[in-house]
Amino acid sequence: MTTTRKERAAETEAALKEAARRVFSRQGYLNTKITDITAEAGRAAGSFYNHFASKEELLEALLTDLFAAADQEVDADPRHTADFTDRDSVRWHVAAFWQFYRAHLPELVALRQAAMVDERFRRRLRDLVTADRAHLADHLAPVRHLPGPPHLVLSAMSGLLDQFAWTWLVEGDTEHALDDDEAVEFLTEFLHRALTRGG
Amino acid sequence: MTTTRKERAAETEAALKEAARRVFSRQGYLNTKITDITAEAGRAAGSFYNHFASKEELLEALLTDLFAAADQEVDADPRHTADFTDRDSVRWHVAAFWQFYRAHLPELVALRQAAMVDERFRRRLRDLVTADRAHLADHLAPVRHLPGPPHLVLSAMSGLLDQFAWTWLVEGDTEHALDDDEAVEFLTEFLHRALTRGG
DNA sequence: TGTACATCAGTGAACGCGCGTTCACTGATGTAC
DNA sequence: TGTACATCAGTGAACGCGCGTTCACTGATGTAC
Repeated sequence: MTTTRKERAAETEAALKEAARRVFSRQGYLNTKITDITAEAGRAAGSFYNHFASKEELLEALLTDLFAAADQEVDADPRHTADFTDRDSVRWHVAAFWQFYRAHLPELVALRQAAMVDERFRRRLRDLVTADRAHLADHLAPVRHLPGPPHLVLSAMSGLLDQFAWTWLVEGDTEHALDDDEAVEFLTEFLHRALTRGG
Repeated sequence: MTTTRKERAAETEAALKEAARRVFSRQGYLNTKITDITAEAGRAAGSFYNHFASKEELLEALLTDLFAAADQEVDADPRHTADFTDRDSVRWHVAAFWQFYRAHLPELVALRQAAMVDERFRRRLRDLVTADRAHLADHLAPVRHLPGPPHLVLSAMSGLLDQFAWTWLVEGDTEHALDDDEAVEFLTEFLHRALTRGG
């Protein structure tokens, strides 16, 4: 079992990324020291700088993967309608959001925290939210009698989804955990009512 | 114009608190150094420790005022009904929330940021949210056909209000500012629909 | 009311801790011949 | 295929910066007589 240098380096870089994800979801991004990550990955502190210039750069690398995944999921659009008067359409989007959030908890935790402190990640987060809203905007067009101006409706929708997911997926203790189906069903009903005035 | 020692000390302490509020709302809590606060207050760095043991203790002091104000506002309840089938009742609560958020932006910014990093403030924030929900819970009881289990409805309501206010009052740039009345009216319509299935 | 000493709020330079970052060193892989 | 040297990923102790915190000092208020 021989390994080339490149392979070895790639393994270490991957190990650092995976370790960072675990540590971020355990203690958050801001509370994580470089040495927490290297220790979790089982490497020496100095090794970190062979792969990343700083904790920020490591997060950037994780976010690149995240944004790629986000784009894919949107394209993976199977057969749902782009019309939120249709309750199933709302449900499909809520479910997609929920799964995405769950799958990428460490990055989303890190991004939210980093955005509190760093202008650069504030922009990154805003871009992510903006992209999400742009996608939803189409689905709103067919809806008559929205509860208010579209930009406010979009803001409320994404705000609700984001904060609700944060509350239950990040802060939520394991004992009072919330079932995925229950969460999706509830959010769907809540949003569908708000959008369509109880159709 | 002579001042006693106590007066002088009280003045400095008040100046530090006011300075902290200004600095927190300008650059956030986590990005604020002790010397940023003392500089803003026009005092020497060492002076800080005559009044507070740390930045955390200063925030605690601000939060004590905040919690007192929160209790007062609830008691100040004028003549609104405790029934969210009544649209005016929803509106009254939304308006109260919005005004509270606006009046205490620096503390709420600081608390949210501190909660990301410090278990103690995580509890503080949870207590504040819990108290708010407990108050709202009564108003939900008369409502037939809620969109889901009460604890989820409460979570969604406070999550939506919190995140929406954060987006527009904290992140919001001054150019795309949102009028208070428009915000309150929109949130009222959105929530009233979600709660009562378009009555 | 006046004098001598004590106490205290405030000052800002200096100290020191925590943690990010560097760097001389090791051992293994790659290259030249 | 074998030998000698070069290069590179990884190591961990040491360095140094930033910032929280301390402390000797100042000038003014309080107290004792």
